[in-house]
Amino acid sequence: MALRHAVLAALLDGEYSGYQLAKAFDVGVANFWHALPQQLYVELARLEKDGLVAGRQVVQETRPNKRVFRVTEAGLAELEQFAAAVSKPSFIRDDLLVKVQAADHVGTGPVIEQLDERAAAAQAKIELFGELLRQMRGDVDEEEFLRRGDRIGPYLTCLRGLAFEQGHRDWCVRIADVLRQRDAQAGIAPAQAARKATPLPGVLPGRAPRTLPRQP
Amino acid sequence: MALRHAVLAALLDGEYSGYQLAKAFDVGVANFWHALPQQLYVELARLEKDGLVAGRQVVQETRPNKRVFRVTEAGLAELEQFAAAVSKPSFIRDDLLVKVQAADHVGTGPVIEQLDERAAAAQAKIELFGELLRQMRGDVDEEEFLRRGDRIGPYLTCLRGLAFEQGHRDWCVRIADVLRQRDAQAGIAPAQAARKATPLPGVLPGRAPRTLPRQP
DNA sequence: GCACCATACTCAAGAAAGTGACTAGTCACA
DNA sequence: TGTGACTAGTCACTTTCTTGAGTATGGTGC
Repeated sequence: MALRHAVLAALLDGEYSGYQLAKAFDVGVANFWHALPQQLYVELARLEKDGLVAGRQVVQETRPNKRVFRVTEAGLAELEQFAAAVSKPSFIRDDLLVKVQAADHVGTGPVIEQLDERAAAAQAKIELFGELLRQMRGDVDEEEFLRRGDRIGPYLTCLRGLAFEQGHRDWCVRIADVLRQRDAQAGIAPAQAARKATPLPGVLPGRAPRTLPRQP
Repeated sequence: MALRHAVLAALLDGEYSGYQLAKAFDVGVANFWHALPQQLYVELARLEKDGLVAGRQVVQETRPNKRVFRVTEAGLAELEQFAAAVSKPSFIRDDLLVKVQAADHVGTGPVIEQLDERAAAAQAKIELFGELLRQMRGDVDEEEFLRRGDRIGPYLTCLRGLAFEQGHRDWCVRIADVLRQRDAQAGIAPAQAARKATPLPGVLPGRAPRTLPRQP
């Protein structure tokens, strides 16, 4: 269970409120873990109860008062232990990829539209992450920063986020193009009916036989 | 809820047993959705009950009998509807990235080791996906296959899987190197104590002030 | 003959995540 | 004054996922 560890890791840079954490873990910006606000508040309460974080109230003037949290020594020890344990493998669960998997059998108009939207969202993240990276390293050259910076963890995960979004944008753009071209060809020739053939039986003409991958 | 849709999409190529699906959705090979065997069997039963897939028993001689499933017209309609609906945004939840986020504060030995292992696993997937892509397109050139192939959905998602693993391998290799070099420098100079400083208070010397990203 | 592996599948329970609300205070604007 | 946005947080319930088992058949190797 790594939400607790993700929260601890995010708190390593100082003191943050639940609301600030919620913004950091928002789906639009999170690059190492995503979590919803209610999850975060519940987790903070648990972490505090377990002594892994310490909270204090901050009285504010024009905003509601807030509680901020920092990692304790016990929290640090927990992270140390987590870091030394075996990591779970990562994997993808993505609606849009399911739709692309089914693209030969469904109307591609909405899928293409969603690919375009996803590419645009990825582009926005790319720009955001680029700016965050600049803020983190300041005037320092990246290689120098990675060699000598005091705190590079967030920079490294941001690099992964950036690379992920770049790959994703490129794929979306390419696949939208592929599908658009196929649609254009289908408009020219009545290949559309053949393409929407019932999936029975499995082996379609002209196609290499589908073999499910053997387990590595 | 996309597990049902992921299963429907995977069944579009013919008839498959629960066991075959389980292999396709295994964490080591799945590139659009991951699911565990028990999930898949339960989902197949539900889908069958709902009329979205049809099952039949296959009597085998040297292996246990099995049930295989195919998508029905109602299942196809369900996929059509799903494809036209709004997709949920995708995001990452990765233990190893949490560990990298915390890398400045924990022992990096195990993290580096895990990065190396992840890079090797990614490399294996890259080779596997490369081979799968070759099998799918046969002797046809990729561009030609994408233009004219009868069933390209699995090819397109495999392309995403490949790109993802390539980016991930490259990142792992690079970050392991960065951390190794920092450790080597730390071995020379007693910067290690400073690097393990308590995270209180937030602003560490020489580092640009950390600002959590504003919501886009 | 037993252990292991592959094929083929099932069950129970708990943990984690998601959905869909909700509360309260302050500020800006029409 | 009402509305919307932002800050700051909470609750109840449902759904999904994970954990940790388990069953059965047949083949192979020691």
